[in-house]
Amino acid sequence: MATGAARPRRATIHDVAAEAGLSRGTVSRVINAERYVSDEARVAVEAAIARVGYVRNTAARNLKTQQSHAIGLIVHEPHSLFLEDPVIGAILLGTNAILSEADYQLVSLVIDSDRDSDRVAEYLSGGFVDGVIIISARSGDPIAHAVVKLGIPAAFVGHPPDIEGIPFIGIDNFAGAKAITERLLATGRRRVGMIASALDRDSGQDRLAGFRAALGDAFDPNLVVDYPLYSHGTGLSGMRQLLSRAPDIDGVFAASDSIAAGALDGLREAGRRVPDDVGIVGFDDSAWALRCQPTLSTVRQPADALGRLAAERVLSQLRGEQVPKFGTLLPTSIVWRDSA
Amino acid sequence: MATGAARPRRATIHDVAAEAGLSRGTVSRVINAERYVSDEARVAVEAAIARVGYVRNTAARNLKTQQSHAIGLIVHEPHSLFLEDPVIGAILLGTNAILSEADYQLVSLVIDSDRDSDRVAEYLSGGFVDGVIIISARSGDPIAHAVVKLGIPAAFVGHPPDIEGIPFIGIDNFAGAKAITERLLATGRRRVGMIASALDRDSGQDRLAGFRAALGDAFDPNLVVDYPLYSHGTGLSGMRQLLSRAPDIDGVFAASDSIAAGALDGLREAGRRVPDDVGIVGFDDSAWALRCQPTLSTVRQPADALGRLAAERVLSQLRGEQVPKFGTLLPTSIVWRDSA
DNA sequence: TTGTAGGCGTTATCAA
DNA sequence: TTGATAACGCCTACAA
Repeated sequence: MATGAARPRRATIHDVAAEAGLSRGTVSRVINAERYVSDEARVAVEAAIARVGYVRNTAARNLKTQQSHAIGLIVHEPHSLFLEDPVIGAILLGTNAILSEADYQLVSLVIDSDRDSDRVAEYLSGGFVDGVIIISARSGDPIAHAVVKLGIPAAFVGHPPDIEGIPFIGIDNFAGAKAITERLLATGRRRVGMIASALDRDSGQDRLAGFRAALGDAFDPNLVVDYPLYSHGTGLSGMRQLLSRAPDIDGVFAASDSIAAGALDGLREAGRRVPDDVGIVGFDDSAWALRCQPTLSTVRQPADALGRLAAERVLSQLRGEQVPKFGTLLPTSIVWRDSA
Repeated sequence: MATGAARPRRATIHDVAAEAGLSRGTVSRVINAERYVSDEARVAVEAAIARVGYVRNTAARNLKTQQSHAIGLIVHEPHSLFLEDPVIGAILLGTNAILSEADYQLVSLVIDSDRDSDRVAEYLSGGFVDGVIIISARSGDPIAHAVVKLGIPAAFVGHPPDIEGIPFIGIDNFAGAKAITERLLATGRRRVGMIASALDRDSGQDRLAGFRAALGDAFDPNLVVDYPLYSHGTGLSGMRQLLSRAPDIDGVFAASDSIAAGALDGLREAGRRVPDDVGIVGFDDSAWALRCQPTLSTVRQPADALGRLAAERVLSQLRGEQVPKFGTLLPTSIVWRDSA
């Protein structure tokens, strides 16, 4: 046993076979729900399993089948994302739900440094996992490339910038941005601006495009500012800039909740009331949304579904099925709170 | 291999032995850093390993040694904690660091429902993990009791309310609360109150005791309010109550950052400036701390160390060493920002 | 110090 | 439909 404290020996197929008065082969067939087992035998085996308290030995099975029955979930940037973003947690939960149904173990691999990155790459090539789900891969990601090279069944959550041939699951940033902007306009706002961000990424571009589509002819490029980072600081600076350009602004779409939180502070320092003077909406429905004062109206990502679908994509590949080598975009929903 | 896409067969000890011109036994001894291996043999084996790209087959090793070389990290309440509390993430990182050094795989087991709880209990009894780290166990926790019953090497992070015989690693809530209150007093505050919480738990009691100790004779029970939950709502209500009891209050120790955030909003609605009129400090150094306006002065938990130590406790037990059956309290530190 | 060989618990192939 | 029997890759006495 694993430790000095003597735990009782676990029952094996051998014990079950003896108990049921059948062969190990038959027991194995029952356990794996194979065909060619008589009902009689099945019942006897199931009873025996219950009596001796049999639990399958994973190591032996893995050794024999040459599979690990484990799927790796690779998460980057723990400090900024894993630790704070509820979206990641929800993805993890969704993934876990699907995988455990299918009798697969989820192994979370956190990448926190270059050393981790190397170690994980080695881990993957060691056959410790049968498949991989990668969250928030970035351009030039070494792990993503290692996965492609090794040919491990994989799926991305979020659109990887420069990888081909691996399915990904993302959200419809365009539709989400368009929908919430329309909702904001429906509250009667006349001068609506946007604090855009990360225009070098799909998510940033698509959110801006959605905003523009919602405004149609009323779109005014002068009311759009953009910054590289989805951050509180971006929101603060962006709001100041917007206010100086258009003091009569009465609505703002922030490209993320963190930006919206910053914008809220910008509005506060300018003495504007939210939502009375200015309505503001965000994107992500992240931890910020509920902590802001007032709470944020925003776009919710179906994070749980993102995780579930990614897991299903990997499992499909494991079954040898064809999976779309392109992406799947999931719809978002609007959460309307107090900020607009 | 795991999938249809044919990946090359992995090299085994057999291949390495052939390549090095030695026996499998010797190769195994080199791999496991055992004694009685000549330098000559070691060098030859290491070269052969590199040449054939050998990676140890975990399943075979686990089968032979009857160990899983995996440690479970059990986290409860994902929605309220795992997903939002950076402390949990840091604990995870610390645990992972120690475990991977010792060649153990960390398996995160998230408990999200009663069904999960049963499944995890079964998982544990299945020998899938050699040891367990349990975060934030609560009174009557079924998993905690299952662990005790199974006799699996384990460690708690945080003080479990009603479990004996398992080491735990916690923080010194008393000292942390005392220190930050003293710091608050040192800024010249004269009327300092506290919004206490969770007085049915050690953490809540100890934080209140620390506050009281710091004030000494100046302690005024009238300036302490308490609520059951560590939450934003608690902070808002608590601050209102404190303001009505003592309009001249100029300092507040909130029992958690979330409470401090609520108190900040309470102060804002009353037109008090922070830190000019009232200084406020929190506890945890959680995600709230940096998102508040102004940012929070608070008590930081050594979350990383918490995780590392818990991992070490479990590894010690695995080695058959005696570990303290009682708790270890780690010191906290103060992070001074803008709210006081 | 090195080599040999048995067996860990499964699954899968082949006969029966 | 069932039973016997090889592996899977590794560790570890024990023998040399």
